[in-house]
Amino acid sequence: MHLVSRSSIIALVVRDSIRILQGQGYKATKPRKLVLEVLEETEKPLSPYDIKGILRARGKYLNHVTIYRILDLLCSLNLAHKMLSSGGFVKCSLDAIEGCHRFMVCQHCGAIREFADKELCQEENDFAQDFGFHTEYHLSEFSGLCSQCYRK
Amino acid sequence: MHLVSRSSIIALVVRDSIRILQGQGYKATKPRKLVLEVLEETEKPLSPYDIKGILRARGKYLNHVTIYRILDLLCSLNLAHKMLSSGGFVKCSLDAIEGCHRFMVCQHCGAIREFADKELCQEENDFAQDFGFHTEYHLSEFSGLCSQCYRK
DNA sequence: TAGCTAATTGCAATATTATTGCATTTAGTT
DNA sequence: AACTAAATGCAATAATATTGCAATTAGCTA
Ligand SMILES: [Mn+2]
Ligand SMILES: [Mn+2]
Ligand SMILES: [Zn+2]
Ligand SMILES: [Zn+2]
Repeated sequence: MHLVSRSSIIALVVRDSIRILQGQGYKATKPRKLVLEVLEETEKPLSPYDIKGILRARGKYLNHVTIYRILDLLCSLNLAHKMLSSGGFVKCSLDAIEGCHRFMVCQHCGAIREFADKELCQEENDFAQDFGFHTEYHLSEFSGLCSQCYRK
Repeated sequence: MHLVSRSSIIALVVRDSIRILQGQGYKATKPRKLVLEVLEETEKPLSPYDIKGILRARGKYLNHVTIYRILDLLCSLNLAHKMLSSGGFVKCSLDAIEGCHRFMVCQHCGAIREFADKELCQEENDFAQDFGFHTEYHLSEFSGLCSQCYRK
């Protein structure tokens, strides 16, 4: 049986990403490799400044602007994605169902529609339960096109 | 048939919220009423600075700190809630399934676990479809307790 | 109704996060 | 090795968020 070290796995996945970047005509730069490495080896979501801090602790210095731009690029190529959302505050009506917070956000006109569905909530709760996770509440955002914008 | 103006409806809902505030020992202050009014009458999610701007346009001036504090209070009483999330960036593996971006975030230890489920995605897509909404992708976050923290 | 007081707000200072234009550097090519 | 478009770093600025404290106010009491 072959044993593969964690670091070599990371190297492999980073290499895949790099290959995709190059395939699209982007350069395989040092900063891009560094960011990819950190993303690959870290378990949880990282902010640009998280990444900056992790690298700094290793004596590698990247400008935060660079990190923002790299992350934007990775997201645009679906190699990474952002967590929701604008971080804005949202109103909710008083009679809101527990766990109901779903938003459909139109990419074109920006319209936001909120809805609730108990069954969907229950399924999601059950699903999380299978992982041993006890859901207190959940929020979700659907990004796409509203009926009006879709027709155009 | 009775016709009720939109403004009187807003007044009613705001009054409900105010009543709940007072029931918990919080004062019914002018700033709180103003923020509630804006939240009630506006269709889409608003950031603290959105609210500040709307009020300013009406000649009402609230300090942004006040708005933050009011929104925090409303959220703590479940009269409002925030959209996700830290706004941070998230890594995603290359083989990620379209529309798979789900995170379970432990309120206690902060652990974040990402998972994917095609069926759940499909159901959500279908659900949105019923509203005429065409989903491009969706992200969601489950907030609760991981198995370890739940046991304690 | 006026005065009292705890709660709330406003202010000022600071911190954090994000964006832009431009000079400098670098990866990939010749 | 030289060239050049692409990418990065830098500096300035903007936007968002938090904290401690002084001033104000809502609700209570006399
Ligand atoms: Mn809701
Ligand atoms: Mn994902
Ligand atoms: Zn639309
Ligand atoms: Zn936990």
